[in-house]
Amino acid sequence: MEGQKAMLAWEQKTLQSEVSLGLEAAKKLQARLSEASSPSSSSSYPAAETNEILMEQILSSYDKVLVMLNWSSSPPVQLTPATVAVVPVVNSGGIPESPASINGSPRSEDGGGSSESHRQDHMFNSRKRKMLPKWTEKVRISPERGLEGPQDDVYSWRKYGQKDILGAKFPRSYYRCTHRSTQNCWATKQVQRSDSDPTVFELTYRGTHTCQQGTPPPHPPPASPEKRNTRPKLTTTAQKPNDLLESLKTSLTVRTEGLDDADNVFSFPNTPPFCDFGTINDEFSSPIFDVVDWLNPTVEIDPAFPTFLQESIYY
DNA sequence: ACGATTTGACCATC
DNA sequence: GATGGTCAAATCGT
Repeated sequence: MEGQKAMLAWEQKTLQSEVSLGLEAAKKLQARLSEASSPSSSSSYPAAETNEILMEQILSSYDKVLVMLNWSSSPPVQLTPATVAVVPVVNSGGIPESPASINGSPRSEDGGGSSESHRQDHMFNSRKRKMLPKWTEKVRISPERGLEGPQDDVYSWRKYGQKDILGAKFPRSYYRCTHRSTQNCWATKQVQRSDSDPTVFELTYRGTHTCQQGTPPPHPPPASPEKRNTRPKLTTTAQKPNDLLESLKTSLTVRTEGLDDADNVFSFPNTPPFCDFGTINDEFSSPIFDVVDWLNPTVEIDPAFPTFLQESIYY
């Protein structure tokens, strides 16, 4: 099977990149901590938060590696408890299933087929879906520094539902891989804005991508535009920072209605928070993490604005 | 015209 | 029966 080979290569690549990401973050954190302990250096650090973010990055990377290992080998490895921001959760079944085998009977976007087989198919798939690896990440949107947290989501997602969740102030949005029908990719994701901290979004991933949509190397070499991001809508957003800022400045207008709830109020700065575009350039080309529009309190949200953030703003 | 999003309805699970 | 997850028709945006 060619697909399986591809998947193995993909897995290996992902593992490598996750491990090196984690390692990198760990080194940075180590440097920070050692510097911080010396009294002379006062505050060359942005904030304590940054350590937190680095920590999240480390944990996220290693946890994902563990999940992947779990998932391609048996018996499953016992994961560390979820006491941290990035919480990998192995589904209760804990049955590893190789990505290649996840692809069951294709059900191309349910074009309406006969209900009998349709139902059975549905049940089959939902049962199968439960077996998929699952983990959560937290991402904070900070006016000062943009998006913080594990930022490795470069996949394109398509929203397929939204639901009010009991006890939660904000609705949960459901996304699945855009390439579900074309590449039989069953990765899904849930986005839930945190009650306690509206600037934090909980991303729950289920299943990993089996599609070939520009598997994200940690530091991707410049690729052809359409290869870099499979989502046409967004390639237009991923332009040079200055151009981007300019276009945003001119095109964004006020939109504050509906933000009456105190919890919904973001303290946007008057100046663009994205000072370091160089670091986010490629990694933020995802529909979800492309928060380059998070620039101004008066944003008339661009269509390319990450969908889950777009919606959440209005709540 | 086509792909993405919205949203009410449906289904499974607890 | 309540809740979370998904479907799919309608709608929207390009």
